[in-house]
Amino acid sequence: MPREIFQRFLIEKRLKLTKERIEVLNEVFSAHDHFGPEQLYLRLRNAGSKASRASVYRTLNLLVESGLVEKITRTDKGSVYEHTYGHTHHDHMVCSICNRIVEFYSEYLEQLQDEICKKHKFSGVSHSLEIKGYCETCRKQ
Amino acid sequence: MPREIFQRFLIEKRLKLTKERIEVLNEVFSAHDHFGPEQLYLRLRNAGSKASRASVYRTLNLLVESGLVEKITRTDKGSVYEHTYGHTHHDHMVCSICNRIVEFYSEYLEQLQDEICKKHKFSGVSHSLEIKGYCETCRKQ
DNA sequence: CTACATGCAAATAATTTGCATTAGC
DNA sequence: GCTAATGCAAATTATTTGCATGTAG
Repeated sequence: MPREIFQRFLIEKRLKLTKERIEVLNEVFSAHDHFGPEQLYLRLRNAGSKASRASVYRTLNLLVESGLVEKITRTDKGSVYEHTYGHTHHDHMVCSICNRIVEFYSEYLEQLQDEICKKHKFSGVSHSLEIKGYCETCRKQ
Repeated sequence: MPREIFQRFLIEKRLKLTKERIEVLNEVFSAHDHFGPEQLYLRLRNAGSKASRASVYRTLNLLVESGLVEKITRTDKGSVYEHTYGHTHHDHMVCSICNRIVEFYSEYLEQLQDEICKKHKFSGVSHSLEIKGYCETCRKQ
């Protein structure tokens, strides 16, 4: 459970489980899509939360630190996050026009990491592949 | 020659080949490393150019548009660029302990991009794969 | 009670832009 | 000469931070 993981993380760091942090956590895990800080803030407001932008940003940083959330990419319109709990590894394609993100997974890519690492005597832990280009909709324009 | 490619690009767009643009172009192609706008601006000043930050940014955008330069990534300290002319593509492995960067190239990875893009109806332009882990030296400790 | 957290507004920092002046073509 | 480019400073945008007040543990 994300809630428990976050709580343990906070206790470990001697931080407090406040109303705002709970609200942000819940909102982040209430959907499975990519989001930006402003978008998250608006969704919170819509849900009745009074958490400020500052708290949204601060909590987001804590969530990243705790490993529950990942900062996927930075666009010209700000950072994009996604929660990682209960999500298997995947990589991303980002449309350079509309910033749409398409997820994909390739078993072969996992093997490729091993091969490349062996060749360069590197001990690979994780990877992230980002393909930039144009999504179907934008290409047609 | 980058100079000629850029010149053709400018003519095509009915833009002018100014002193500042030439200076920026030369500075960008005088070295083969990654750079940020501010860094480039300082190097220009050091070389005697009086080009302003505004012109550096404006020219950098033109260079990207012309395909001579690529915006590699955005960090919390700003964008990172590298020139692409006469430089083959490569990816990076980063050691999480000593931050050493190992460059590598994989032909299969290029094919993989095509396959994945075809499958998801995405028009891939470029990719960047970053493998995080430990280099040989650090692993032994 | 005692930190730490919050909201707010001001501060940062990277990048863009409006405008008067300068300079390619 | 017409049109676009420059430098400057002000504007913009995303994010962070200082501070007085509120609140979790």
